[in-house]
Amino acid sequence: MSILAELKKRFAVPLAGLTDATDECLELIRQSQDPKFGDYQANFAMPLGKRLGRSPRDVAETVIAAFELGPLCESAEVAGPGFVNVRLRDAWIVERLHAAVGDQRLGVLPVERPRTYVIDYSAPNVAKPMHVGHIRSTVIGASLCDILRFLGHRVVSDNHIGDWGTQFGMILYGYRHFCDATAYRAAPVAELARLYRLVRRLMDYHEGRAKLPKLEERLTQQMAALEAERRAAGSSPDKKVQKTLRRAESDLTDLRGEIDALAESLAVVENDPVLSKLAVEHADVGQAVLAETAKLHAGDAENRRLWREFLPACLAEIERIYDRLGVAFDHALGESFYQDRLGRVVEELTRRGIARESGGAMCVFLPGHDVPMLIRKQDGAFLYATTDLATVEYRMEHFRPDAILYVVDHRQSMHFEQLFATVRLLGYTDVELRHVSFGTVLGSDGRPFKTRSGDTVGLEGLLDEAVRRAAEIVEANDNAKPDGAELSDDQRRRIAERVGIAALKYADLSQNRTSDYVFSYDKMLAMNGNTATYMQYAYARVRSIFARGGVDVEALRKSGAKIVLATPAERALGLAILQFGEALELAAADYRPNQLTGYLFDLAGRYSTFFEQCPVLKAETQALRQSRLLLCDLTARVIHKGLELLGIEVVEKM
RNA sequence: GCGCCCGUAGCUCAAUGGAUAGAGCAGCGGACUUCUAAUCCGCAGGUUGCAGGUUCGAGUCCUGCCGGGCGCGCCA
Repeated sequence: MSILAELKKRFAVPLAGLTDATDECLELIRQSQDPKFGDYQANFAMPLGKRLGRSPRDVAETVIAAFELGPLCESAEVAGPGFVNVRLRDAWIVERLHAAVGDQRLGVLPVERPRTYVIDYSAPNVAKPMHVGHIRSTVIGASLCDILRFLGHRVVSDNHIGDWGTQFGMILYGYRHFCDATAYRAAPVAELARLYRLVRRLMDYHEGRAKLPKLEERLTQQMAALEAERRAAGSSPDKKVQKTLRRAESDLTDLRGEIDALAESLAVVENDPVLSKLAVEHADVGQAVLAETAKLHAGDAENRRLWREFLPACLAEIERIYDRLGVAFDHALGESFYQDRLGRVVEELTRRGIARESGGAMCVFLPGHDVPMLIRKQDGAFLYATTDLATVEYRMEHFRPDAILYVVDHRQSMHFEQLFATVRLLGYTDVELRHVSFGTVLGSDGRPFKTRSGDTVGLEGLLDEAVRRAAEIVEANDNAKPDGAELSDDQRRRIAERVGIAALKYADLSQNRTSDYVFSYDKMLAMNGNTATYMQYAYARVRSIFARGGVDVEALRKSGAKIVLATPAERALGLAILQFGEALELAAADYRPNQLTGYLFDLAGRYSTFFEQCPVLKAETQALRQSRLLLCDLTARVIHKGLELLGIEVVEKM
């Protein structure tokens, strides 16, 4: 049982005599924010005093009088307006630490009521190279799986791969018209990716050509409108009009920027002799791609054959990246898996009056939404939402989940609102449906992270660059060691791979997932601050004590040596070790891995303080040495496990 | 125009409605005959965008405004 749970149990007794809202009060017990207030604080006396018409301090005193300190608490005192500050007994902390020494789970008990979670994350499109946008979903999703699983829940991870969309129409078209047979035989995925990019480019070009005059027309209109408004406003417009004018000016600037960017990208194609020729020859590429996609969906034998030919190689390519990231899934049921269910979904929604025809399409109209959710297009094709509905039905039937988590970009929040509302209409009322949304990865300019030429950043290139930079740091550090370098080239390479990828993952996980964050190699690989590198370094330093001292860890754990909390640094470290489970519960409660990174950073900080102040191998007595080694070992194990649950590997030396 | 999200130290970010809003970077000042200085200790840095409201208590909840991002019927 966690310290918090233990305290709640004890506080429940005196509270039961005072109020019916015991649970509510117990929720107000938490770790103290400032150590000077003790270890834990209970904040229930203030609301309770209000409710009972008594002074909060009086209520707090009453509770404390009936509160059993037991072996757990050293003291419980009223402070300030009515806070109850609790200090734990050192002996009790020590006892729990001893229990953790012999426990694989480090004292973290599985939850009493396990739930079944389906977690939908990563979801790349095959045949389309993975890019920076996929990292957050993949990393956050994988971590949530591991955390929830470790807490004792049943977790079904499912990669909802995009293997049936327009991108296949694009590579089918590309394959028919532009395929380099030699290149395809040598490296099919690379050639397919090239075809995808080429067709994408041609489509963008023609879409841009069609769009440009419309934008220019809009610009003319807006300029005229602004001019008219200016005249109407006169020489001294009031505040509201000023604001409207400013906004219109800003819109105008944006529009000009959009037009310039578009014109520039069109010029790039037109100035390229090869591309411009292709663009002319393939003027109907957009239509043709949709036709290829439609043929695939309709069961055209040749397109199906090609799809089956392309798919394995594309999946293998994605798998290769997952291997490098250390990510795996229980299922990878892609969009294609649900194809034969889509007609039935639309039929059912129509039959039950949930969907109706509008403008030739089948739509679900929902309260609070101006636009409907489309489940079948005019031309009869199904959409994203249709597949998602079929997927929910399948998951409900096969996994019987208590919760389905979608780890997806926040830009899709409206889609999920509509999807979830529709699922409720279908009668699935007691499953938790949760869009675990996250923000955009930005470049240092505060704009979505792009390469200098404006392309999206490939995921693989991102990993390579992080590893390359990590290698430089590992080399420099090894060379600077007091006793000289100790790592072989091969060791350095392996460490750099782990350090680089860890940095990338941790940078993502340590951020509150809902906000956008600015991507920076320098920051993610920094040795100070809340980074993977710092955590891995802390781990390596602990482990090096054991290496240096020639300590047999297994023997130490079994030795029955006693832990002594001789200094504040040791006590603070010991207490933090026992709070691992509470950090995991916090991370699971709102699906926020940054609660765990924050905890680990705090733990590492306490270890650093301990490391500075408390000699381990040179401790004054043998008993103290053993005690401190045990604390070191526990710290290392918590960091190891914590990072593992974040999908991050440690290194013994760095 | 409508909807969702965001606004916290110079910068990048934390803070389950609780006490004096915390870290890291950058700045300043200390600590290496070292159990890894990739570190540690300290100083300075804030009207939490603005104005109201709810509450015993608001960065957090509500309303309005200002500023920014994203989305808004036949893509996913």
